[in-house]
Amino acid sequence: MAEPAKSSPLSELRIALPSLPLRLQEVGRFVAANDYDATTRSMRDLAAEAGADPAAFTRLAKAIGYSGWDELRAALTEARRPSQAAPFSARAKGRRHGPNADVTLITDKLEAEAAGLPRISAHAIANAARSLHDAQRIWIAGYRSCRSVAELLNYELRLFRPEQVQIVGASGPDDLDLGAFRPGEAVIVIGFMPYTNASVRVAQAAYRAGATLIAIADSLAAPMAEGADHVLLFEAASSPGFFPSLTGALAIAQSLAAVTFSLGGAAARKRLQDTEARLAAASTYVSEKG
Amino acid sequence: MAEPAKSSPLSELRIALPSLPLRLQEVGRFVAANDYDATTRSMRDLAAEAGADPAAFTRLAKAIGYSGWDELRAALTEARRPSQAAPFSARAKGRRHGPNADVTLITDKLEAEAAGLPRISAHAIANAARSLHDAQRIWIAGYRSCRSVAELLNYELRLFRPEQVQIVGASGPDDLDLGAFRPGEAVIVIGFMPYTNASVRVAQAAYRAGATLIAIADSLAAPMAEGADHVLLFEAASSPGFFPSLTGALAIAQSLAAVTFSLGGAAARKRLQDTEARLAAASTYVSEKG
DNA sequence: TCGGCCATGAAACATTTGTTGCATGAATGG
DNA sequence: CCATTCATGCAACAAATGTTTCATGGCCGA
Repeated sequence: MAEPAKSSPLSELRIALPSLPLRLQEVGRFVAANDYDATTRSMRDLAAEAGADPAAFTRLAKAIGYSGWDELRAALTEARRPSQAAPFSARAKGRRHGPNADVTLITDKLEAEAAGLPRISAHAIANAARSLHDAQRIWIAGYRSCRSVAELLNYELRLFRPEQVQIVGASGPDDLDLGAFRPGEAVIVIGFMPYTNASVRVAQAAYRAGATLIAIADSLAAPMAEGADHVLLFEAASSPGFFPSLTGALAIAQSLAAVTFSLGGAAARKRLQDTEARLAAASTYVSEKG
Repeated sequence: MAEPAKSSPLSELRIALPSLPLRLQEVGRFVAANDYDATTRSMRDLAAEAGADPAAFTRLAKAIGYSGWDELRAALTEARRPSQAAPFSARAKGRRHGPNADVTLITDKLEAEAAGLPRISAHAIANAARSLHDAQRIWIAGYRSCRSVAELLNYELRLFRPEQVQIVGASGPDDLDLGAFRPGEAVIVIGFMPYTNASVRVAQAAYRAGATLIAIADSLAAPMAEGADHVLLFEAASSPGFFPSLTGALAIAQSLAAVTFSLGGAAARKRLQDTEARLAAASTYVSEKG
């Protein structure tokens, strides 16, 4: 008899289900319907909730070809494991060559990035913006590719809070600024894997100084997220391609600036108007010929 | 220090981490980085993999306010429970005013930006990338908020073509570089309304010099698009808020770099590897082992 | 109706789990 | 410099886990 493809333990279970004793069917259906609990809670616990005997779970596992409940649960656990690899990497690898390969690459990239944006937590950004609003001074740090995000944030915030915002290391070696952090100030650190040592140092200095630390990172486990008061997550690896995507980080930065401006109220608006007037007077912009 | 929101056990862990003993920090990071295994495998098992004492896990849990490892794991398990699907639910919910107006602002902004990304023309980017691939030298210009996009592009392109890419004005006043443009070279100008005079001057200089001009702009009528060989459009004003959005421009820049790299083939890959090896040797990055 | 079979629940089992007491060694403060 | 605290690994502990055994009861064929 041909073994059905062992695609997932859940499907094996489903296939074997009809040929099982009545009680084991019950238990089997319970497992299928609560597979998350099956992987996390204990056998006895499940038995109590399912109103069945603990032994039934062991028997169920053996009935569908496992050595015991432990092995079945291990299989379920592995099946449930969050995508360890980027789901797009396969697509990127298998992408066909030819004149349209590049177009496909771009489209995939843009799609993935567009899908990632709504996953950003608006609440976390709003809370972080409140911290920025209260901060007496705002430091911004980002290295290598994240430098671009840091500079945009610096630019936008300085439009309405010019003398309270600055990039770490803007006026000398970074190390000089690290000692300048004070409680009541906010430090924003942007980074993703692989993390630069410099960014981690900034985060640690901010923490030690008692300043409010805001991390814009790709993971809660990021070094600069340790001890951070706010962590704003984006998906750097979500898009296919060779470099991680900064689109999410940039979107966060822009939202952060927008909300902080919004919180600033009339005062912020006035500062922004002043700045614009000054730029116009210096004829920075092309005059509108319409 | 103000008590931050105890949203998830991972956040509590992250916040408490820096104030913990050294060994506890180690296991704490391990838990944060492997939270799925933390919920499914046994404490001793984790200890073996983390190379730590099993007791450290119990102590870690107690150190951050739990009665023991069991309780911490239960919290992690609940936080991971899939039932809370629907990051989109926030979008569907009716928008309230008041303290949550900021959240509304952010979600609207992100939605609009996500919607704008797929409108970018992949073909135009692919064609522009081919021009970049053929160019003997690449100049990049962006001013004010567009400076951040310019620098990202500069950074990514230099990863695999270090001595052929540079920002206009990087080594002196912009005007000096304007005279250096040559046929066979490419000049990328990034800008949106209101357009800065400097960016328009760069575009005009590139045109007069016979260099390939690539404009990343918000409109075909943009001054830097006049005479451009390639115009890559993004929607700067598509999102609500006070500042125009650069997300689209950044996405274009990243795609441009990715495709150019792709066209570079084996040679580009080798250069990138060299660069990465050099960075690793300089221990720029935090070592991966946790 | 009887006898074998199997499903089923309860209890006993060995193992593994999370926890805690203790000794050691390093760091800290007077 | 010593006294003290504290972090840390080891080992023993009690509790909980998954498994197995056993007795029971229902089912079907002879």
